[in-house]
Parts: sequence; C-alpha cells; structure tokens
Amino acid sequence: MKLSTKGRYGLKAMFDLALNYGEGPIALNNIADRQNISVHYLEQLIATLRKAGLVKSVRGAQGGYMLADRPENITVGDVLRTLEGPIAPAECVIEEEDNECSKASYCVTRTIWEKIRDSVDNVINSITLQDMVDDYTRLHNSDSFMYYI
Amino acid sequence: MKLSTKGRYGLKAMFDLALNYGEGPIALNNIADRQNISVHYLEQLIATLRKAGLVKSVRGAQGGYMLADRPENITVGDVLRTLEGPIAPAECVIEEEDNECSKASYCVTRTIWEKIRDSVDNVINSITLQDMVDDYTRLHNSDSFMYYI
DNA sequence: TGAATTCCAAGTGATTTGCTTGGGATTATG
DNA sequence: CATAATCCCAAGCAAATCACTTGGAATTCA
Repeated sequence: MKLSTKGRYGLKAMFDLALNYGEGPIALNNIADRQNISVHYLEQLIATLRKAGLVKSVRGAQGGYMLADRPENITVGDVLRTLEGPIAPAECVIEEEDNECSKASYCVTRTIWEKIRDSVDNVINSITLQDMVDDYTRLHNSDSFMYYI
Repeated sequence: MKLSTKGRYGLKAMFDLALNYGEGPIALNNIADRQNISVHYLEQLIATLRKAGLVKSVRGAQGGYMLADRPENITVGDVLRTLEGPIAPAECVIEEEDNECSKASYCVTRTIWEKIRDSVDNVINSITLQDMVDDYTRLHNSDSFMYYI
C-alpha cells in the first residue's frame, strides 16, 4: 500500500510549481535541487504530468515548467492518479476499467476494497495545491508560529 | 497503492475461517478451493497469520486452522497489517518506526501522507470479521434480498 | 554561435511479487 | 501399527516493477 517515488516526487514537484505560480517558467534543475530529486528522473515524471495537461513547458534557454491551471484547480488526486495510475487497493475496484469479477455483486471482501478506495479518494480529491501552499505559508510565515515552539 | 495478493488472499481466508467459526479446524485445501487460491501459497500466508497469533492450527489428519479469537475481536486492519506490513503511503509516516526525516516538522507533503494513512486506518480498524460475516449473511440469506433484484 | 534548457528512448541493477518444488513432522482412523 | 491426511518449513525462480542512469537530439534565449 505504498506510493512509489513517482507519486511522491511528483507531488513535491507540483507543490514547488504551485509555490512559484505566476512567476514564469521554472527550470527543472531548480525544482530537483530544492526537492532533492535526480533531474533526469524528475524529467520523466514531469513529462507524464505535461502529457496529462497538468503542467505547461517552455523550451530553450530560460525555459522551464509552470502549472497549466491555478493551484486551487489542481487536486492532489489529479497528480497522484496521473503518476500512479488509478488509486485502488485491488483490480476489481478500479472504477474506469471493467475488471469486475463474476462474483462482484456478492463479494464481501470487495466491499472492503471499495471502502478503502473511497476513503483515499475522499482525501486526495479534497486537497488542492493551493491548500498545500496555504499550509506551507502558515507553518513558515505566521506570527503564531512562535507560540508552538 | 495496491495491496498485494498477500493481503487480499489473506483476508479472504480469514473471512472463510470466520464463516466457519466454532466448527472445529478447517483444512487449508478447503479454504483454498473455496477462495480459489494455491494451497502452497496460502500456506505461507496463514503461517504468517499464525505466528502473529490471529489463527490457531491443529496438526495431523482432520487438522486445520481456526480463528484464535472471536470474529468480532479481529479487524481487517489486524489481518492486513500482519500480511502487508504497516499500511502507510510513504516511509516517513509509518508510525511504529522512526523514519521521520529532518524536515518532518514543516513538510507539507508529509501531512498529505498522514491524512491518507489515517483515513485508511480508520476504515480497516473499524471493520471486524464479524461485520463481514454479517454483510455476507445479509446478502445471501436475508428475506429482503429479493426486493433488490 | 553557444549555452541553457526541454524532449526522447533505451538500458540496468536491485527488489518485490506470486508463486512452485520438494520434502519433513504430526496425528486421527482403520 | 500402517497409512492417509494434514500442517510445517526452506529454498528456488521467472516475471514484473522500481528507481533510476546514460546518451543524445531539438529548441530557444542572449
């Protein structure tokens, strides 16, 4: 039940782009440095995100990447599903596909997988990149921060 | 984010044992036949469950396995954690272990993994094998079943 | 023109998955 | 007491997946 580095690195990168939203294209090696990820590996991940329409690229010198939409319009679920494929604990509860086995209608374990899938979906679909940015600024810049030390 | 066959087969087997709770030892090949799993593979899974104290075994002819406790005292989480290891989407939010990275206190993606972990935990810790048995008998034996066809 | 960048394809070692194979130990039953 | 039925254990293994690396082509700014 672990996410691979694809999903984990990819979300870090998207969060980085969200932090820098509106500031023109961000070069991949900047993101890779900040987030401690191999540039060439991140390249592959962001290519997937680009093909999915979540980021835009600008080629050539001074080029880079930027979010294709405002951070409040991109959810964690969008990012994770793009990089990890459908988020489901078992084949038989992948929604898009038609993997239902013949016993689906009365399979008791299947209802467990559905509940797990739905609860994860609920979390990742309800958090946007903007929410993450807000969390970040709250943790780093807020005056109330000192009270918690 | 998929479960492996360990968790999926294992839960099916435990559900099977719960259905037959109180009827003496159940031979593994019966379970394997009913649930469509290789006997030798299931043997390995149930060995793990036995070492974890979730099932008891009776050796020799007419032997088999039975739940070590009543179905209402065993949760889906007990079974899945035993077979799959800690259920967490990333290393840094595995509770038992001390995998926190140095940035844990202000890492924003980490809070995402925590929320996913907690929501899955919430589902699997709240469902017992008895709940599954109840679901099963409701689907198969209840008079109201006909109304839903 | 040259440096900075994105884009693309292929290769690779390590690990995990999902079993299979082959046997030994124990015990109920005839 | 022999035998069949069962649990117990260890090792092997092919295929897939993971987490990258390597090497280079295409594009564009300065």
